[in-house]
Amino acid sequence: MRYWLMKSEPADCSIDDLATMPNQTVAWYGVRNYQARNFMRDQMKIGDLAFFYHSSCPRPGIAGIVCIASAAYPDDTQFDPKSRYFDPKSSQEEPRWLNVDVKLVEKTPFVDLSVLRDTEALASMRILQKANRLSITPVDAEEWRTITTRLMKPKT
DNA sequence: GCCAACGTTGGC
DNA sequence: GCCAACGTTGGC
Repeated sequence: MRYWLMKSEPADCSIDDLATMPNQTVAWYGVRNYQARNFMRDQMKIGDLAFFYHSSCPRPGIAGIVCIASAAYPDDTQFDPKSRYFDPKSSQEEPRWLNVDVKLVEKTPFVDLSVLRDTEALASMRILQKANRLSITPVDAEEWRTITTRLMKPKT
């Protein structure tokens, strides 16, 4: 099994929004980048774990943990002319964009981006590299362990 | 709102 | 297949 980091804009879907969804599950729609799509299509497996990351917001950082709850399937929003994610070049016959379902595992103590940056063991994390724009990135097991065991400890 | 970095598009 | 122009991302 693999680990991931998935970005969401909290104005769109925050960790608290996810918690109120039926079955605490949501389709990770709106990915319009081939590399991120291919991660979902080729490498994600049901049961993989991912950090739920808040981006493009006043306080960027990791807000919780989700698990991958489905295989990749066509993203409905690409067919909807009213959606901001509509893609006129896609078709039902040959869908261009996919999504997976993710399910909340837990809301964790918030780990600020600045804290991630200050953690030497995470220096090579994708999310911390300059101009990282991928909305889905792999996280290696060592990085996962550093974050969950060292940075998510509730303050005492 | 700025701007750097990167992906995509389309003319040639 | 090159590459300039353009759009988008996302932290600050």
